[in-house]
Amino acid sequence: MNSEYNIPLCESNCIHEDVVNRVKKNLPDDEILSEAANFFKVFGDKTRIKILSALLDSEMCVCDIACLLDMSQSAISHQLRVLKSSNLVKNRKEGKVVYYSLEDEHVKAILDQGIVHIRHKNRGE
Amino acid sequence: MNSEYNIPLCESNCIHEDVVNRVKKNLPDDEILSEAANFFKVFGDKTRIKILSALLDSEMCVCDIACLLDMSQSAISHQLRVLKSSNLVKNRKEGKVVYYSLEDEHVKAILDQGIVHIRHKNRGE
DNA sequence: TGAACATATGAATAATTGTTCATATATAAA
DNA sequence: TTTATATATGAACAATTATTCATATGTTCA
Repeated sequence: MNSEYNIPLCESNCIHEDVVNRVKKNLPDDEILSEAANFFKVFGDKTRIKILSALLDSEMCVCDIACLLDMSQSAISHQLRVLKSSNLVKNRKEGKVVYYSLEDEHVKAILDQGIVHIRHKNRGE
Repeated sequence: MNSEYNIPLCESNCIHEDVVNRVKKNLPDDEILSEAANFFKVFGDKTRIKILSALLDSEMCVCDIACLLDMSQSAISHQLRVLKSSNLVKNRKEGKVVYYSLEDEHVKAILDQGIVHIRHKNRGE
């Protein structure tokens, strides 16, 4: 936007400057909000949600998870890496088998909140 | 996977069948988990998180939000549509100005939980 | 040591998603 | 009724992300 001349934004005066300024002051740091978005992004994938839900029940090895979700070992392994780098799961190795389990005690709380929202929304339909 | 012959999954017997079966029984419906993933996906974008955070403070018109986030009116409008169709925001029209505000009383709870997780994670580093 | 197996990973491809651009719609004001 | 302005939207493009495929690593067992 405002590509050519780098005009100050919102040349129009449709703006409620007071509101914008106040909100801007109260808005959390850009950094925090980015991290929050990235955090939720991890939950925003069907495969990962399923993995997390499964691990809520029991620790599982990679092969078990692939079998459970009817997906390739490779796909699961890649997604577990995403979950691990977000500190949502941890793993332990037993021989050649690697068992994954939930790292974070409030994964359940977060998942539940999502489900509550859906129930709430569906009820309203 | 198993593309050519449609072999039953997990031909290998690395599997702990008992675990898989139990977990499968307890796993919420595929439908629910998909909806949950889609719900979290909405929070998984920096722009949308910022919009939600801003609306936590005050209702705002489209133009205000665009100005606040230094983004085009069009981009904001598209994202508001996503938020609206997920029942996270509602709007009211006053003349040609459309004001958006939070629809859902637990948007804040969800955002907070994300931020708590980040703080927790960062503290651990 | 060699064969079998569980998992991990890089690169390529497929799929999805966000932003931009051009333009439409709707309202207000001149 | 013309003009200006706020918002919405379809299509194209850009960017990101998930999965697959081929293969590497590391472990067990013969």
